Amino acid sequence: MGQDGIDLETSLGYLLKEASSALRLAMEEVLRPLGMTITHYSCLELLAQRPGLSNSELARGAFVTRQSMNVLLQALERDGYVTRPAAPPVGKALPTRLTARGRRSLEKATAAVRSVESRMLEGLSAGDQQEAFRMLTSMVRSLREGPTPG
Amino acid sequence: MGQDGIDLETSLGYLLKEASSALRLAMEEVLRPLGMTITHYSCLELLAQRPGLSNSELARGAFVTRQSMNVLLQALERDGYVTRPAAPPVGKALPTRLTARGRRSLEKATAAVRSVESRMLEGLSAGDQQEAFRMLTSMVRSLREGPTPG
DNA sequence: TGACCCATGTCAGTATTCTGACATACCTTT
DNA sequence: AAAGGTATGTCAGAATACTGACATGGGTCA
Repeated sequence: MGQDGIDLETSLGYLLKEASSALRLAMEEVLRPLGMTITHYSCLELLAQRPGLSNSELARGAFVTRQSMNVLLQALERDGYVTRPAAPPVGKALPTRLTARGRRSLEKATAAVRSVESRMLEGLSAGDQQEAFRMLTSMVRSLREGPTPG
Repeated sequence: MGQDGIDLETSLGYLLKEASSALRLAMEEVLRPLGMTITHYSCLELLAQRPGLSNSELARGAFVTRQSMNVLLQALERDGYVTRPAAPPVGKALPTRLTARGRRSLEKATAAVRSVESRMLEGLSAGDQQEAFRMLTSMVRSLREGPTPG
């Protein structure tokens, strides 16, 4: 006889998805007026902190496939937010950089996203936030380790 | 002069997205062999716990639009996993219920998802998990409250 | 009763992401 | 040097979710 289902009222997995969904919605809400999607913003923010990231690296950082990021990068390049060299300096990877326009566009978005993150954390103490960081990091590590062989 | 960007290495928002992404990937991995997507599974799990949920209620519970859930429900109904009355008993909402086939299909998926959730939490004590629940709940509530007027 | 508002189900079109596939470049090993 | 393995960029097609729109049912209030 099969076990009962997963109790969604107490499941941390479900709650994690709920929190992520709420964050996504809040971010979309503030980024929409700026004509920016979350992936779009993530890409610019990654490039601001680590100039020269390749398409594949940006994809991993934004949690999408490199194919999806490639589509986005081509649009961003066409519209003058980022630049890539015509030929790869080494290997196949094309290092991407923000243009002045890209940096300007990112400034407003960063402010908007910062306000959302502040709101998200307003009920948590500094100690709480440290604990939350530790636990989420542990979850990510466990999930990436793959199924336990035993 | 604009402020600097958001430090992704220490941002709880980014980490939340990372954890959610890792969970999504792990769930997709175990559900794929069963021919099931996450939304598909979520729908069945919701119906197992709260029989008679309407399309819109299922959509909210699975964090998708009611249009997306409607497409899924039509497929599930066509394939015999759920049933809906031909006419709404009251209002326009059609209460949905699992069939025996739907319940059987859910059993395997629940076991698979349970193993993923266990793995995710294996580094956290019971107290940790309670704290994580409290913090995530706080984040969801704060995000849904909308921007602080002040 | 009638006007209004809100929630629901549904259709259609659009957008975004994903999977599959291929060629290329680097690295390691033999 | 040659072969195998891994990573990358890119194209094409499929799957999935979303936005917009419309009609209907139920409730509230004047």
